[in-house]
Amino acid sequence: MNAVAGDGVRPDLAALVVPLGRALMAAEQPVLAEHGLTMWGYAVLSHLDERPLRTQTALAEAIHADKTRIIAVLDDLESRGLLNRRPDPQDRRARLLSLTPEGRRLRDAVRAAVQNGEERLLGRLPVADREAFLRSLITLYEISQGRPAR
Amino acid sequence: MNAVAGDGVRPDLAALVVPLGRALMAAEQPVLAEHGLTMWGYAVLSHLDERPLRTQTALAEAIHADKTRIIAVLDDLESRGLLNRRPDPQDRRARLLSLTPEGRRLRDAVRAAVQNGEERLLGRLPVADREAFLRSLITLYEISQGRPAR
DNA sequence: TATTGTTATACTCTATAACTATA
DNA sequence: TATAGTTATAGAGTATAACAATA
Repeated sequence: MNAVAGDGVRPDLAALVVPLGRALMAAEQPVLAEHGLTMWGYAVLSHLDERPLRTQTALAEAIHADKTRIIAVLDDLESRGLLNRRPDPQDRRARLLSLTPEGRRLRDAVRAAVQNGEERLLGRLPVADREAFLRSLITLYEISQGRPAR
Repeated sequence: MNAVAGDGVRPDLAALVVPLGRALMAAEQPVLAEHGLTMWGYAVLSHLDERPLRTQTALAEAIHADKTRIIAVLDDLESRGLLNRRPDPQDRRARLLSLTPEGRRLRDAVRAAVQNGEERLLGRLPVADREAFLRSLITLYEISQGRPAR
């Protein structure tokens, strides 16, 4: 038996959450690759929601990336017509970021495929636990990101 | 509001789990540093349970590390008298790994401190959700590591 | 002078390949 | 010849520092 099975000592949360996260990311990879997206590219598309963002720095912070890291990602997505990056007329240092219709379509398709895979995993939880798990996960996520739980 | 708050689209599991894992690890750091442990050092101590392991390669696999990655870690822990690493008399290529009493003490102390912090976080969940969350997390972890759920 | 975006550089972490010793 | 452990090297990913444009 391994330490997780339960010999009185519960495993560290981090020792459960981190490997689970790695596995989820690994499961995403083939789906992303099919659509020619890297993880960072998908993160950008996912975060660039309906309304545009005003600076690249803000976007970088939102997805926990360095501002220099996402530049090549934005270059790629822009060149593929998935997002627009135009100088803000109000402040021409900043770049207004927004998804193109194709970008939105791709994001939705990939998200659906990713979540479809995740649903299969979640489906193995007892229905009773499942909702509580998702709710708790969201709560802990919010707290961990410094946002107060409701 | 952000995408997590709930505008009909649930966030990807990975987008919740991975950042949560990062935050949990970050929260562990100060505790580990206090005891002069790196994350890998703690992973080794945590996994080296009561009974010894027969090879370093097995240990490396168990903690999802490359066999070459843990060598410096083992060197350090051994030099500090926290673990024993002696050639297996049966097959002198292999190294039998076991914790010393001090190693076990340190592991227990650090684990207690780490889990104490985690309990504070878990304490912010409704009691009703909390057990379901832990149970689900362990189940999903096991599945993600290729072990069949019960 | 401060800020946005960018480029070039350096650094950290990790895996690969090559070596020693045992079998 | 195959395997366990080790060392040295190369590679990927990341952040830091320096720069150009704009305010």
